[in-house]
Amino acid sequence: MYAHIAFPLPINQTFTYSLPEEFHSKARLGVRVLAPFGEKRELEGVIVKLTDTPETPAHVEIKPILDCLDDEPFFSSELLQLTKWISGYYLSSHGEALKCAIPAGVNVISRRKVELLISEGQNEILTALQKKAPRQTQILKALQKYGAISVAQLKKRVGERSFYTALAQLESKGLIRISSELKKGIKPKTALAVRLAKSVAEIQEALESISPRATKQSQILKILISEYRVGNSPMIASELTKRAGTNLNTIRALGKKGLVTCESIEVIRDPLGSEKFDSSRPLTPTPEQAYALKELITAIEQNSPQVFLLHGVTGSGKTEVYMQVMVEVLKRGKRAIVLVPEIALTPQTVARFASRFLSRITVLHSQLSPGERYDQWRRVKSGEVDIVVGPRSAIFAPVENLGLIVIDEEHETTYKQDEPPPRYHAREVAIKRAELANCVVILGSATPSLESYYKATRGEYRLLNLKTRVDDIAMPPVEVIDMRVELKQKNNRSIFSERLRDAVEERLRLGQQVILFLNRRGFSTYVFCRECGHVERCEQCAISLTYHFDTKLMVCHHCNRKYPPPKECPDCFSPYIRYLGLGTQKVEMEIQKAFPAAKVARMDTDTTTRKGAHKSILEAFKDGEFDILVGTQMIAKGLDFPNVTLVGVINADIALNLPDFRSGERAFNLITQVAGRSGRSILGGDVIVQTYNPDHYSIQAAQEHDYRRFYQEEVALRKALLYPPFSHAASILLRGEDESLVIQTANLLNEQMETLKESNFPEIQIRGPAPAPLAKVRNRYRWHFLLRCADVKQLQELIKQSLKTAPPSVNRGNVDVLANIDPMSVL
DNA sequence: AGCACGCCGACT
DNA sequence: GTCGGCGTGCTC
Repeated sequence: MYAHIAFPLPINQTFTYSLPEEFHSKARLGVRVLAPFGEKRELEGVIVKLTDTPETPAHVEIKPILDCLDDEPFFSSELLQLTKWISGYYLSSHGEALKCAIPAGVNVISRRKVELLISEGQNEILTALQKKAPRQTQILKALQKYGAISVAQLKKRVGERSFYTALAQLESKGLIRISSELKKGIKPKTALAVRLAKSVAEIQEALESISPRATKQSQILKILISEYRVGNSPMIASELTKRAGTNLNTIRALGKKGLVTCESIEVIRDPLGSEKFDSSRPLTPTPEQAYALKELITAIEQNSPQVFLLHGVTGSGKTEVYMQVMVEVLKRGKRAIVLVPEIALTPQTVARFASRFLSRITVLHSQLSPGERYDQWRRVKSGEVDIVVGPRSAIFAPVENLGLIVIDEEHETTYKQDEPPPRYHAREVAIKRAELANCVVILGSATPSLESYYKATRGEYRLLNLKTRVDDIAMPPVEVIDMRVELKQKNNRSIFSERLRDAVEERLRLGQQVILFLNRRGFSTYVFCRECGHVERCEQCAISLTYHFDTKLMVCHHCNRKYPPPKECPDCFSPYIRYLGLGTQKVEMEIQKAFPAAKVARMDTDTTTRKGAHKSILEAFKDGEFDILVGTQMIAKGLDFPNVTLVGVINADIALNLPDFRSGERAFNLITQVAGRSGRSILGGDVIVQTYNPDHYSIQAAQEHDYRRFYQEEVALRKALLYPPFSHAASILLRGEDESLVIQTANLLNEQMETLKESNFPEIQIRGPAPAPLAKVRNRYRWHFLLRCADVKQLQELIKQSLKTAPPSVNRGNVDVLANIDPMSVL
């Protein structure tokens, strides 16, 4: 028997190993194995194929696998197929896709240990080596000092440079030994459990003969008898000793007498903490909800892999629909996965689901330790839970008999994974999984992505509308402040309009709270007219142009076309045409300056990287320790502060003018989200949005809470320029420390792609190479391409073929090449 | 990826 | 001989 193994390497290829007799019964598809790889590596991989013959070219030597890591397949055939699909679609290896479906905490960590082999005459050898090979001496000295340590640790101690060469030389001289040792990942948590060793009658008999001085022993036996259940289920020893007010010795003594038996059992670490939830009752559905429910239940009964888009404003009761559908799913003996954006995995959401489904649910928060994650994974795998709630990675939960997948806030960009490949979108993976499992998908959003809404209008998805809010509260009014007027008529050059300043002061006077949004990302300085709001855009790509101070030119970050900046506004001929790149430091200073008496809290990635900082700032704000909370979009979600009666967006234009074809959609989502969050209490709430583009459809539609209007304007634009959903996009990012090398590689790749395009893929549009909008990140220069094509397969094929010499994300001469299919952002 | 191998110029 | 810095190629 031969096993074909996929390893978590960036090479899309399986490797064939022979299976020693002892593994024949365990080795099945989806089982993880340990295998020798190369000369000194042992890797964990997954069996993706089993054959009777090796099927390899004659010259390759076939090694046996070292170990099977699972007794039962870790991956079901459904998940094997799903990960395979991901690797094909998103251009990763199958192994990488499999790796990202393994929860943190279950990996076997392979480690190599180094030990010194010489004990006598060490110093002589050292002095002899000292002059000739200082590096080797250094390593020996380190080993003398630290004893036997792992290779990785040793490398850290003595530094990386030519480390392995030196180490290999030492080994060949017989001065050191390098051996493999395995360290298992986290194990299930166990506890000592006790049960009666004999029948109750026999124990009662034994109680009589127990020494009257052994009160604790008889007490324990009495507790065990009183707790005796059918099947003689064991009790946790620590609980037992606590109740009897004694310690383990008592139990051991009983064990010696043969009255109780002890064993180690697995205990589950509780992901919901010690909190207890009251079970909540379903609410009576509104007519709209009832209709949606009826449609959904019909589809579930048909086992059809149908996708529904549930479009409902905030407060329209989407969550209630999810939960009631889930009840129907459970009734039919099926299970569900609910994906929520990471930010929504807050105790409130958790509580909401947990209170309805109690013990049949698990929530995979980001705060779970690897051990807890592993426990929950096992609970799911064993069929103990029916509902899994989690972030994008929860789409890989080992749920069998899947009846429903819910994706809440379907438009959220966090569903797209960017950094470790595969760069998958959980929504697309969910739809694929539903196809494999024949189950229903619900995409829920107040502001659906253009892609999803477009598919819904075309009948590919079923559209379900929730137009009214459950409590019938009107959406809060959004006031749009025209910053052009502020400048022209009031000569107000500050970042605050008079209206916003007055409104903030009023709230401060009333002891109420204010949230101010400022979109960070001052990196892109766009050129705009302060009198009429006109923004300079690329003729070809329609994205806003970025002004470069060094060359004094405006550059399109999609196609790299350069334009001289105009002396006056081409629309209104005003000379007040300026470059806008808002320094955020300055904004914060201005806020303090404008409201010196106010206590201002700031929340952004800088202040929240510390673990728990996010929560504590929000809590402090909720407790009234601050008057004004300033932050980026990250505070737009999941806020529910009753004392906040004013939300201000300081400059909506920054979102609107990011050099990205989705900027209009981003701005609309931001304002809508902000508006939906304000005025949730009886105090009411105002939303003030400042902009130089009050006529922009994104802002106007958001002001009117009119998704349809936004959609129609945006979709027309996308159609005219062949952006998604009228095409699939793919970006290729090149990055490296040497910019000329990056550009050189980009040009090389461009030639390769152009040739391929001409011969095989004439429909593909290639934009670039152009400097990426974030042209330099962590000392690495970034250039990118944007490709578009109606047919994704052609995009994938072109990229695969052009990167053949350097596969995706492989370091090629100090330049990383990263391909991203359906990117959410091209910054 | 991670590692070997080979080649080079530089230094001792 | 050794060191360090590359590019190249392979892993069943």
